[in-house]
Amino acid sequence: MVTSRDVARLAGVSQSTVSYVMSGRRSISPETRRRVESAIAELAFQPNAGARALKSQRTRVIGLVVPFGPDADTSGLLPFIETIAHCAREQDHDILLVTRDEGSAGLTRLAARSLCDAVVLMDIETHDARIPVAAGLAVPVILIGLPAEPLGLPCVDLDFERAGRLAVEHLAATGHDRIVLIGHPRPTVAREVNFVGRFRRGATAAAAAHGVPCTVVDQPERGPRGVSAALDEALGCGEPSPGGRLGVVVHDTEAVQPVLTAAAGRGRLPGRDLSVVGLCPDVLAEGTTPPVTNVSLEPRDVSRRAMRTLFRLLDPGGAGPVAPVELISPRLTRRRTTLTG
Amino acid sequence: MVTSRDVARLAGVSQSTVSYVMSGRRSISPETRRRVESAIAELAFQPNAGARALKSQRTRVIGLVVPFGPDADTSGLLPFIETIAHCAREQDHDILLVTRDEGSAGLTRLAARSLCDAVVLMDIETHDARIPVAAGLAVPVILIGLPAEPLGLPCVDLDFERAGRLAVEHLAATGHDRIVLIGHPRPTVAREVNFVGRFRRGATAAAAAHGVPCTVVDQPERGPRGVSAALDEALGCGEPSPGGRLGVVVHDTEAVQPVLTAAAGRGRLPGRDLSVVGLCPDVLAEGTTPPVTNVSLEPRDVSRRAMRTLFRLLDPGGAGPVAPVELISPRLTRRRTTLTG
DNA sequence: TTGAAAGCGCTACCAA
DNA sequence: TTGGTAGCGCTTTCAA
Repeated sequence: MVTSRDVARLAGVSQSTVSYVMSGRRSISPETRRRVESAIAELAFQPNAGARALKSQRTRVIGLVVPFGPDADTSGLLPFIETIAHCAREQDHDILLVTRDEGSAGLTRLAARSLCDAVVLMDIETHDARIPVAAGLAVPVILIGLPAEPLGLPCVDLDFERAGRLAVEHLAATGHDRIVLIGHPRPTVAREVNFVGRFRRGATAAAAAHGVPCTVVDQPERGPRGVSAALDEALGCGEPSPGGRLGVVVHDTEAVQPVLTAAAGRGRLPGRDLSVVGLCPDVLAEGTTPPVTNVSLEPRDVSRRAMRTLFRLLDPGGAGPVAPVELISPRLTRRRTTLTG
Repeated sequence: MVTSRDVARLAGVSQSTVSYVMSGRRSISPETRRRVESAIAELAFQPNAGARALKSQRTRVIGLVVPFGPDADTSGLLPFIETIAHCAREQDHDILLVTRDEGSAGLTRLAARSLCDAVVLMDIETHDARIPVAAGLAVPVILIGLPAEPLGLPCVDLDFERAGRLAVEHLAATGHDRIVLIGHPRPTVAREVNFVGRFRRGATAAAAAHGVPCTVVDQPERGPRGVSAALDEALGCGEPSPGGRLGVVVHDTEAVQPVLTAAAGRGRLPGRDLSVVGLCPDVLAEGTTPPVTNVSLEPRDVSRRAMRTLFRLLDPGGAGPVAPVELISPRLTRRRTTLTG
């Protein structure tokens, strides 16, 4: 292992000078800087992370708690992780992965062992037992999601009410006179991930405002059978008046393609016989058959905002006030599953 | 922050005794042990990771290089990450995430800064520029994938030749007289991820052995258009003799559902008019419409084996010999897209 | 502009 | 069976 002492020896300076060259925390003569820098390059020196953390009380690591585990909504997770990792590296920080199945213990471990400087907590339930623990940690925590009681922790999330509104307003504007909202499988609803309620609230409020009747249907179980059952209920749910138009809003990202396929299989082609709007990432919507009109989830925007806020909390100087809740606006993109009109 | 000194003070023992109680590296009287343990519990003490790493030269962290970045095959990635994280935690280790877009620099950073004790490198290309760098690191590295020259690094991967063979043999055994293999989009093929060649080799060899004509068709581009084009070519590719049976093997996991949908859209229903076998995880195969006969990718088995080998490498005592290449056997599960026969 | 040295919290050696 | 203590590699204060 190459240490800063080796660099110092090679450059003919003291260890502290090497440290100051790297941190830039005091002025160094050009000649000394040159010698030190070339020694660093020659030895390919990089500072030992443990020693640095021990002395500076900064690990340059961000803990990321991801929703792995039984019946977690894992679809569309990767763009979050990817963006978070990317933002961390931009600030020369790394990502330490902690899985949800560790529960609160994972959080206390991160803080008590000084494994990281800050924590990103994903997949927040409405009444999430980890929130009080997170709020008591010695390191800043940011939530991706919106619990009932954030206990002072900053939250970043998609504006799901707005997403529901967008979907319904699109259908209302294109002349639909009946709207069915297909929701999540029972287990997910039971976990009370709070975006479920927010999306519904936005959708039903918009439907009421536009005077369009709107029904909510959940999937009785996970998987294609659950989707089929929900769709049957949706299609049976009062045919629109003869010549009327039915719009289906699919809240569950994983159910979007199955709904399209199942509807087509029943001879009701999306975009010809009824409309479908899905809540899902653009990349998925482009890939469905047919390409589905979608309200995007904006995982990259949400993640970027979360990381921006996190680094602001970490910044010793800045310490500017941080918004308690940041909601990212979704976008609706019309594709092939909206009836013309 | 609670330190081992605080614990020692509270328990009325020396700091070293606290350390020995935690590590179990020397015998402690029951009474002392009791006092120390209750002090640890009372203060909720956990050892500082940086200090421990500095002294012991062991970080208890595994670096995981994941294939995030442009045109990475990111489908089916989560089970790998999840299993690797799980195995790491079983040994009280953590996972530090590094993305592929850092290239070799990410690897040297991990080692030079002593950020981790070992590295798992995923998504290996046939001629991967990171291999020589990885082979030169001071920490053990394990590859998930099989490069042309592993340079002594242990490799774990699915047995893709066997996977190709399984798919073709299933179709041969069910009386198909024409086989088309739909491959990956051009960009992926160009990157020479080596399982592409291995799968094809296995498939074509098995076809030759069974005397069934077999054609390989690539997707000209990424996305549904690429799939459509490939399928058209596949269907046009010489109709089997009248009354004959066509079997399509889909190598690209992301193309499995699109192929099913596109075939049905052309009036050729998988399982009725032709057979489709996909290379994809079971969970995906169960969810397609119709459920597709699949050769599994066994991400959990592959990951578990990789981690088992890695910890063997890390174990100071064990140091047993490690197999240079471990290939995991895929399984074929017949579902609804195989013609009866 | 630079150097010497203390000390972060832990492990493990040497003594007792 | 236990305690004292050196030192891991770094940052930063105090001196020069």
